[in-house]
Amino acid sequence: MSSTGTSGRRVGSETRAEILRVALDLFTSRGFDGTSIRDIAEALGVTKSSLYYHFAGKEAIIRALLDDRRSDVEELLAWIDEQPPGTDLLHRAAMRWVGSTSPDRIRGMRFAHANRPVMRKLADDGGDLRAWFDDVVRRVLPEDAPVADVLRARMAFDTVSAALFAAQTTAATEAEVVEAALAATAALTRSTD
Amino acid sequence: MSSTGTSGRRVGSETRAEILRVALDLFTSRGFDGTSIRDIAEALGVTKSSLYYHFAGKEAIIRALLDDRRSDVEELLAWIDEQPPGTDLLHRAAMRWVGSTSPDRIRGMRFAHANRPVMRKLADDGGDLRAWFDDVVRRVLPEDAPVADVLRARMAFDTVSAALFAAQTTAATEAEVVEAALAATAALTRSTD
DNA sequence: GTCTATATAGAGATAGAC
DNA sequence: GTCTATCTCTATATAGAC
Repeated sequence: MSSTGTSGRRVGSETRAEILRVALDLFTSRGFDGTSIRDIAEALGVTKSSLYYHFAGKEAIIRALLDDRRSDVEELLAWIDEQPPGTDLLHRAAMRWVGSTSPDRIRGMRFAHANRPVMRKLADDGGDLRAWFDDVVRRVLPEDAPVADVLRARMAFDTVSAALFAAQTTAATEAEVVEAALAATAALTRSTD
Repeated sequence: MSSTGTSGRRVGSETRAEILRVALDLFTSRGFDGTSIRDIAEALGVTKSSLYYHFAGKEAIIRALLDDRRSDVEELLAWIDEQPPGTDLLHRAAMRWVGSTSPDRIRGMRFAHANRPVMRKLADDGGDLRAWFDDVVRRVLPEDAPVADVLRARMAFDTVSAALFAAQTTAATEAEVVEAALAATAALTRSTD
């Protein structure tokens, strides 16, 4: 877009987004606690202090990361509300959710995997990831659904996560992961009733 | 066993086991990085230095924890080797694995969930958790099995983990979790072929 | 908006008395 | 086998120049 000349340094305009990108990468591969502000700064080619200009601190960065992912679930909730109620709503909603898995969402999941303790700490202050899916499952199952059904439903929505974990030491591509997840979701929601 | 008198302090004989118990608890709830040696010491009512008498350091503690869980997988491997080969070996092995889930193993899984970054760091030095299941899946599937089947198999063995995660904001008991996991494993291994 | 320099706090770990 | 005291390192975060 803008001409940056021959400098190797980072531009100033989209710095915030770039910080988030790099931070997501590092938090995912080394974990939140295993990643220092300095690590992020070095990866960006700037100093720690620069980061403090853009974010109040390390926690502010991870919060911004979470906000980015929230909209996906909200979109799903909105879609569900538009649907005609029926016994196959769980199946359709779960298939839709898993089938619409984007690379961004996969990145978000890897991040969540690597940072469950931090996520839970943030969850206590509000803005939980788990709570989002409470809503989803609540709308997709009858109110008095037995625990077994609730667990099965939640697992059906979370197959990408499971497949991602399963793929950890294999050479599976992301497409294959999503495919496996879809198959699992189908298997889990076929004979719910 | 031995008479300790009226002292409120911890006994000296089984200290090692007690350290591991407390450390497992704390590592699970707050994460490895979120738990300091001091935290463990305080929970035990002793000082940091005492811990260093029993363990070389923080990493030695987590390694001891991992060793405890290794035997489970080795038992499964031994069982598999005794089985007559057949197409339903995956189903039987996975059902056996999931069905034999003990409270200890659940504790181990919660621990693993909360500490994936550390686990992966330890994995690089050998003694990986993932690698153990590489062996399991290798013996239970044909050598040239397509990726989809490998992923499905790994997911089938890991349903307790998935169910545990799914149960996070629910009131599900551990028995219900295992039950849901068994159902999922059955669904995932029924029409493998 | 980015830098240098520094304040401050907490971690893991060790020495050595008891 | 547990203690007190201390070392060392690294982290987050801030102050203030440019």
